[in-house]
Amino acid sequence: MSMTIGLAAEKTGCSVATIRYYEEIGLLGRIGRTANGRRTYGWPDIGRLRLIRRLRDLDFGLEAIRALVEAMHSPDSTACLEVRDLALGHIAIIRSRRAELDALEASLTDLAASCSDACRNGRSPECTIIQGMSA
Amino acid sequence: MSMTIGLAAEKTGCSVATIRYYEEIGLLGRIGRTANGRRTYGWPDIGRLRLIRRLRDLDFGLEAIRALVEAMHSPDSTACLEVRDLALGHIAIIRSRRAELDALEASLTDLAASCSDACRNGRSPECTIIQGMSA
DNA sequence: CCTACATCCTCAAGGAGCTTGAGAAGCAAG
DNA sequence: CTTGCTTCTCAAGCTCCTTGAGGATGTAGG
Repeated sequence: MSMTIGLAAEKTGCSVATIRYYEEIGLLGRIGRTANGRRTYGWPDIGRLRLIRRLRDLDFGLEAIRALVEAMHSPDSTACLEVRDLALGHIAIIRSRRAELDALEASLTDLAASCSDACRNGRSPECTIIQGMSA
Repeated sequence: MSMTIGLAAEKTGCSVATIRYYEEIGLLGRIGRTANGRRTYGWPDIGRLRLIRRLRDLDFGLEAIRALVEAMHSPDSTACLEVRDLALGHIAIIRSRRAELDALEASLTDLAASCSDACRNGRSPECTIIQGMSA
C-alpha cells in the first residue's frame, strides 16, 4: 500500500528528484515518513502526482497547478469547472504561441533564402546578416 | 558618435540591464568607458547589439549567437553561410515545436470538452480530472 | 555474517536568459 | 542647492527542475 519514492517515481513518470521538489514547494501536502525518515507514498499521493504530471505535460505552470490542487481539496470546490476554464484560457495562449512560431519560421526562411542569394560565394556585403552588423 | 548605455538601449531595443548582461557574458567584446567609468557605445556596438537582438527574436540561443558573432570576426569566415545553415536547422526545431503545440491544443480541447460534459453541475465523479486524482 | 550495490536522505549549486533591487555616485536643469 | 534621472557594481530572484557531494540505510548474494 505504501511505496518508496523510487516506486512512486516509476508509477507517476516523475523523477525522484522532481517528487522531492514538488513536496518542497508544497504541491503535495504532507508526505508520510517511516521510522528512519524515508518518505512513503500512498495511492492518493500517486494520484496527485499523476495529475500534476498530466497538467505539466499540458504546459500548465506550477502556480496554476497549485491553485487547482488546492481548489480540489476545498469542500465547496468546483475545481473541475475551474480546470475547464483554465484549459480554455490555455488554448488561447497556445494559439498565439503558434502564430509566433509561424512568423518565426517565415523570417528564418527569408533569412536563409537571402543568405543563399547574396552569399553564394562566401561573405557578401549584400548579406542581410552582415548588414545587421554594421547598420 | 559615442552613446550612453541608455541611448544604446533605445537604439537597439535591448534593455539597459540586458546590454550589461551581454557584455558580462562576453557577447560584445570590449566596450569603451569614459573617465568616470561609464560605458560608451559606438555604431559598431549598436550594430552588434541589433544583430544579437534580431537573432534572439528568431529564438537562437546565446551560445549559437556567440559562435556566429565570433565567426563573423574571424577573417576567413563564411559566417553568412553558417547563419543560413543555422537558420535552416532552426526551422526544423520550430516545426517540431509547432507539432507539439498542436497536440497540446488537441489535448486541452478534449479536456475542456470532457469537463463540460461531465461536470455540468459542479463536481462529478466522472470528470477526467477528478479521476486523475484518485486513480 | 559480511560484503556489494542500490536506494534513500539532506543540503547546495547549476542552467537559460535575463530582471529586479540595494546602495552609492554623477550630471543636468531649475 | 536641490531634485531627479541615469549610471555604476554587486547580488539575488525568477521557472522548473537536474546534478552532485557526502553519508546512512536496505537488500541480495555468497
